Amino acid sequence: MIPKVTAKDVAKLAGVSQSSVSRVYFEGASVSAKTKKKVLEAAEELGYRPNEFARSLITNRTKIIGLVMKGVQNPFYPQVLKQFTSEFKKIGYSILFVHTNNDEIQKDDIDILLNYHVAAVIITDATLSLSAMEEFKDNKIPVVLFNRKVVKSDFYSVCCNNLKASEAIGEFLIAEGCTKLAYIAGNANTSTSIERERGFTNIVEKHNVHLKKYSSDYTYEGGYNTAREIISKKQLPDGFFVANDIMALGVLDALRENQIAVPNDTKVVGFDNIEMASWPTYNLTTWEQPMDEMIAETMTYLINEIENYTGIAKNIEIDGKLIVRETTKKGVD
Amino acid sequence: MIPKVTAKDVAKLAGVSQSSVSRVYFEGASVSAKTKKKVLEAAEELGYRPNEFARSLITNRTKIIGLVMKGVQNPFYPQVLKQFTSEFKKIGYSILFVHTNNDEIQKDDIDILLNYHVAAVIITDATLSLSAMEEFKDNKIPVVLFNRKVVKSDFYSVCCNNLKASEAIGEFLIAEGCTKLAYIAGNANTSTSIERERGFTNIVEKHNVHLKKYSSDYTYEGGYNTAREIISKKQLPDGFFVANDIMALGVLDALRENQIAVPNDTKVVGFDNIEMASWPTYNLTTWEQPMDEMIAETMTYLINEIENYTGIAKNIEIDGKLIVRETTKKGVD
DNA sequence: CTGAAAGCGCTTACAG
DNA sequence: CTGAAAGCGCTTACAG
Repeated sequence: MIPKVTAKDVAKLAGVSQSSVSRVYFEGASVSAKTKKKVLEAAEELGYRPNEFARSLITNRTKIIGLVMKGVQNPFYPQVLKQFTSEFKKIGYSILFVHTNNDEIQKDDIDILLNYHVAAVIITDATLSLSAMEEFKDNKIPVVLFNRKVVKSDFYSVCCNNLKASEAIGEFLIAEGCTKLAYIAGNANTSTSIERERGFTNIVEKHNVHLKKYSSDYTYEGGYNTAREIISKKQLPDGFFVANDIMALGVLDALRENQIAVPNDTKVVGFDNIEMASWPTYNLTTWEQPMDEMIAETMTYLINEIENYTGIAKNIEIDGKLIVRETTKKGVD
Repeated sequence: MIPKVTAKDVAKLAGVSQSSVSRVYFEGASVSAKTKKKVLEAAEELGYRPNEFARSLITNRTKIIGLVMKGVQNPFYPQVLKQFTSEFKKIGYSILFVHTNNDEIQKDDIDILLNYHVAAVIITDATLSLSAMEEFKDNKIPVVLFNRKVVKSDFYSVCCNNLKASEAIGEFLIAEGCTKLAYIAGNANTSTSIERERGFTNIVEKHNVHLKKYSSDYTYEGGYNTAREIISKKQLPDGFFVANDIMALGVLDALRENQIAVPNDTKVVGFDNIEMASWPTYNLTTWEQPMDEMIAETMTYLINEIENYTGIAKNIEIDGKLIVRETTKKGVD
């Protein structure tokens, strides 16, 4: 085993003090070009690598972002994970991945984040309790809810503007000629499902169009089973707004199984614009979440908070756009 | 902000030495029940939480597992991530997630893992160079290639027995009556694709059945485009073995677009048994990777190595099983 | 079993 | 700009 090399070893070889070695690796410290050169050469020769733990012990800060995620079946979330990891890597941060089974993150997950003194926390597809939020506040750890928001104003959240989006979807389906609509909800306690339902309902009621709502759970099976039930009960609408894409795919499959033609017999709109929505089998009309902007917004906020903690809470909502595909194009009879 | 509480504070309140406090939180240290009780009470009152960094600085070991992953589009991998995270959490380990864009992990990724002194590394959907492996060896960090193997014998890998599996798939398709087969490969440089091709070829040649091979890339689009090309060139076989499920879904969609009936006109077998393979639209016959066993095997090895480093290299291969669905059932003409 | 003390590898005032 | 020194919050021989 190669003996572990420390700043002291480098200092000896470079003929400088250990403090100078430290300064070379500490951003913003003042070192002469000459010293820097000597140190870097010695470090290279010895294979020196500053110890992150000694560093964190003193500065009491890390370059670790805690990312908490529930859903991995919905391809939207792995994509979010990938993007955050790549973007944060560019600025020297790494991702501590935490998986939770609950809608609200639990004590053991919070302990992990606190034990590692993460610089910031991103929670996606889940929320957290007010008391958990307090714990992070006490430790001055900034937190962002990504794609979820909480009514309490103590949380900073970044979402797509779900209300506006679902209103636009309502207008669109009605303009396409739908007169009997259905909304299939995601998990009832999620802000996304609630707001999508509200926006859609607003518009549909305004136009006095018939609407029936069904509850489901944001999974493929949920969408599939709900649609089958609708079909078997002879409640088929002429237009569906399904609260996310993965459920919408289940709906499309159920319709296909029952020889119900889309978009001629009924139309379907999803939400997220996951990659599969564009697959030729599905060709799903959907709302594109502005993921890049949502991620950029999250990062800007977190980086500011890491440098200068304020703990301000705000709900950021970013518009997305409708992607029209084959599940809504007017049929040519 | 709550002032940071250290072992010293707890010691003072409990009326013991700081060493005793430390011993309470250090597994295997000897403390009397009485001291332990006093310490835990004081800790509870103050909200004490041992500092992981100070700890790691001394022990030079962490409870962090580095997990490196390339593909997130293929749902197989997010599933792997989720399972590892849940299982490691049970034994007190956390996951540092590293995303790589390359088939072979690069220096910057390795630096992250080394800087954080991860206890072990799992690399999935990617490999690493021999020199990178040496770096981990020098630091006595155990590494497992998950679902990939490398011909050099210096790497410990855990895979499904791809050779055996693809032989079984060959036998199966021939038994189903196929006489003109096609193999659609994944990325050419991956061990999985190479071995699946070899096993399948072995059997097909043994039976003197016609076989044509196509190269592709383990993506949905890859499968879709390859199948379209096959169709347009009038090379349609009566049986496909597609190197993974996500490509097989693309193949099925291309066939459907061209009104080619499955399984009557041609049969399709995939590999992985991802969730979508069981969706009613696809109903794909496939090989189930024994994910739970693969994960258990990986963890057993790593935990042993963390406790007692040997650096032994071995290729572990675990059988899976064929899942027969609608894309191969004999057609009733 | 327990305490006093050394030390892990760094950062950071403090002088110069 | 640079060095000597203190100290971050722990673990771990060493005595007792």
